Amino acid sequence: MPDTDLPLYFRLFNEIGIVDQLGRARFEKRLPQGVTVSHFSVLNHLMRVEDGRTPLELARAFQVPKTTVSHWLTGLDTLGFVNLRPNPNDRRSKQVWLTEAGRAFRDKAIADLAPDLARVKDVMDPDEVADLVARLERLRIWLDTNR
Amino acid sequence: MPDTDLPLYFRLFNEIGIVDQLGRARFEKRLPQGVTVSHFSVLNHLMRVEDGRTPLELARAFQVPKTTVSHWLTGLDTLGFVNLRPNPNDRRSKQVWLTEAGRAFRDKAIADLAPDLARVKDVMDPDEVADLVARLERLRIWLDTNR
DNA sequence: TGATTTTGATACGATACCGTACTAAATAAT
DNA sequence: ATTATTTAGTACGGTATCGTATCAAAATCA
Repeated sequence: MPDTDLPLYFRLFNEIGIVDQLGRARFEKRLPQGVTVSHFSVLNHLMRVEDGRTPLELARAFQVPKTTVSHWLTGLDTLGFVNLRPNPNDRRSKQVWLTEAGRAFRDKAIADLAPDLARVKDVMDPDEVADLVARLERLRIWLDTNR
Repeated sequence: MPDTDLPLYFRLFNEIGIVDQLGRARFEKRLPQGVTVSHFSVLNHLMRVEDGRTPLELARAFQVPKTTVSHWLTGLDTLGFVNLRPNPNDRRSKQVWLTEAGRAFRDKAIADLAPDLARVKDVMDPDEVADLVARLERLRIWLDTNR
């Protein structure tokens, strides 16, 4: 790889970092006090993939240490958005189930945030976003696989 | 398994978040103990843009609270990578200057990280990365402006 | 079978980051 | 010129995340 390309790959992660920074801040500001973007992401994941996941599965999915997931789940439990039940298949383990309140919160959060998020259309139309998402997904999968 | 369930614009920030997560973890793992990705980014910025920047300029560039920059700079100062000197133009302010050790560290870090970073080429060639960077930059500027 | 290793989860402590409140200096207003 | 407002930086406290150590339950093995 030519030297001239190198800074480019650094810049890629640099830009991603700043966009994430801005996106998270924007998001968090519009979520109710005490609910983090991580909380929202977990609820989202549980609805998308399906609930009953174990903490460890979540840690793998989000690529964070399992202690972090523990912290998320105690928060979500306190908020009344999930229930932690013993895992019938493995008595060391647990399963995370969404409550009605959790599902409702997630749906409302999406509804509340969507209008603001849709403003991104001003700078990038859906086709382009779809393309961007596809490329990022490819990159994500590679990073995940080749660790 | 694209999350067709999740609105497109949510998926965008979701993917960006995960890629950032993976990228940061990957970087951090290869940096010496006590040096964070943030530290590296600041050194990088100071060499790219040029040193003598004020803390507030850095906060704006990275879109983080100024208290966070304060924290970064005390760390970098302790590491001996920057010097904080009074700003001759404004006695409330400071200027951040790179030390020789700071420059050397940054250069070595880049040299050390480059081979791994180059592997990303397996999944995305420079042209595509350049395109991706341009789009993310456009998105970043919009997010920054329309807050 | 009993002993050893591995695995899922948490307790605990460290730290990175953020928000609020404060000080000092610059700028604006009167 | 005096006062009021804004601005640059930091101290301090809170919290999200992470690493290490620990415990209990599998899984492996001898």
